Amino acid sequence: MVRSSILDAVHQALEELGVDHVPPGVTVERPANPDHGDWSTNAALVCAKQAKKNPRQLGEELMTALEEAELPHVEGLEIAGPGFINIRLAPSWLHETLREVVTQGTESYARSDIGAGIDVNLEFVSSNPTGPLHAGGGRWGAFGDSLARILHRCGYQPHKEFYINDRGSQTALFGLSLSARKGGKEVPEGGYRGDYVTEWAMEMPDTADPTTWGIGRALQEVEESLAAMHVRFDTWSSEKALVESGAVERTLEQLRDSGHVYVKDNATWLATSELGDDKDRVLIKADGEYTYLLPDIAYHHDKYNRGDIIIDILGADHHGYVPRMRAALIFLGHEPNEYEAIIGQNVKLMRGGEEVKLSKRTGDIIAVDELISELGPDVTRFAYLLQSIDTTQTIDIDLWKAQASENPVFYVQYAHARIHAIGVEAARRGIERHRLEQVDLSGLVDPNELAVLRHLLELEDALVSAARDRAPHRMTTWVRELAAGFHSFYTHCPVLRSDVDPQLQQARLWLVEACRVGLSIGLDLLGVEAPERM
RNA sequence: GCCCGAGUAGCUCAGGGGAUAGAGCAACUGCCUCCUAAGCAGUAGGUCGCAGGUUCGAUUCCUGCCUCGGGCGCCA
Repeated sequence: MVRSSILDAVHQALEELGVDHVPPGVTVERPANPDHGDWSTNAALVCAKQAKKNPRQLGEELMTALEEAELPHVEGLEIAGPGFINIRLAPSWLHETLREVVTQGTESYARSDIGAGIDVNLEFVSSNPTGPLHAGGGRWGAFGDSLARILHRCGYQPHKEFYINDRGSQTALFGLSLSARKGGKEVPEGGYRGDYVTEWAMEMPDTADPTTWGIGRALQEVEESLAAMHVRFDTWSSEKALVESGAVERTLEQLRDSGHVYVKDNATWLATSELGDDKDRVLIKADGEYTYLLPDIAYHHDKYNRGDIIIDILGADHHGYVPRMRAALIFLGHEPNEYEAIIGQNVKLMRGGEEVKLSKRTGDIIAVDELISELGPDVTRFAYLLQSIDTTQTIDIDLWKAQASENPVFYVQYAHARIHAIGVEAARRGIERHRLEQVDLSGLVDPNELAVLRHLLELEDALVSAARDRAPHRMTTWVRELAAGFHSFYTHCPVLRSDVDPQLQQARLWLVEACRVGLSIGLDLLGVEAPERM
């Protein structure tokens, strides 16, 4: 609000100075360095050429014009560096922020409508139902679920889906591995040899069909693991059901009608190389079986009925899959821009100073469950969301366990617990928070107090950037910074101490409440608990 | 060879067309007679992989190269 009013004033001033078409590069931003004021504009730099003046000179004139505009809260203007205009505001503008935060509260503060009316279909994890979810898959769970929360707060309607590959050669091999173990035999060549296969084989009833039973067993495991991390799906879509419904055959017909399907070497191919893929892809193998691709195309085809934007979150090992899917969707007449693939880099786990290899086939698995039971769900989830999805992540289990008392999750949660403790102590001392309208906030001028308010003001920007860039870790960063601000405030600005002026005490109580709102929103978007005591 | 991603402090990583590049961990110094020290304050630590280009301005964008990770199946 403040920003847009400043930007408007800048535009107006520029026009008065003869800049007819203000370039879009003119921005009003929060400078990284607090010495550079509360807001800063690059207008003089960007428009210097068009105005045929040097940036400093244009800056001077712009500054004069802005001074005459007498914007609310503006306390001082200065020109600095190559020609930035730095704008310093009176604390009163931040006091308005505080009122806004606590009035709107956890439900309403920092919501955006950039996604209003847009349905987003989000598919993630979709691990093969042939074993427990390994620690790598947990990353997509945490990421996808948090992204859904972020999108939701921005007005989008996210729909979370898990695609179950419950047919095909891998599941068959898994079934054979289960029966082999049940009979005390070695698993077949290329089969699944993890310890869990033997354990599950012992649970399996004699009458059960090993493949069907195994898939159900694995899915149950995966669902529980994800739920432990507060990750839940709206829809579990079965590949098998899709085939049985005839949807796959119908999709194949449509592809044929599109004229990009041909038969070669007894297999049925899709000419994806026409649209940038490295080579054409097989839809139906020479033995008559579908490849993974064909039902998956049918699945994506179907998903267009359920979303305006279709997002897949894939591991880096599947990135080559994207061009062929995109080609197929174009052949089916879909708008390719509505299909988006987010490629996540791998997770490496370290234990005892060595990397732990992750592979279901060899049996070297660190399941998400194991991570959760060792680190706890909050630490696990926060660790996953600490870094950009583009970064190959290394989680050192020993480190996160050993440093449990000093890790960033607790740092943030501790801030929330301290806030609650203030409330409890206030009640014990009989101190009540007065109604907001009756409280004078003008005493909030300490740099620590103002820093916290500035950060709260930036929540919406952080949220929108997290949504636009599909980058939940921006929220992790934001919430850590807010916690840092709160901890500084906490040590430097006592709230309940007897020597604090009652007016100031009231104002600080509301500031604390504003922090609580900010932390609750941030942690909720990450899917991490906000504990009341630690 | 081709296609993705990454190269920023000793380590793990944020950041990103702007003004003196940040955080946590590790190291070193201080701070608990009133709200939880799982905290705070400070010191030290950097040719933002290399070379060109675009720009008033590049660590950020573009190109090339180097290094590392991943992929290049009638597996999924």
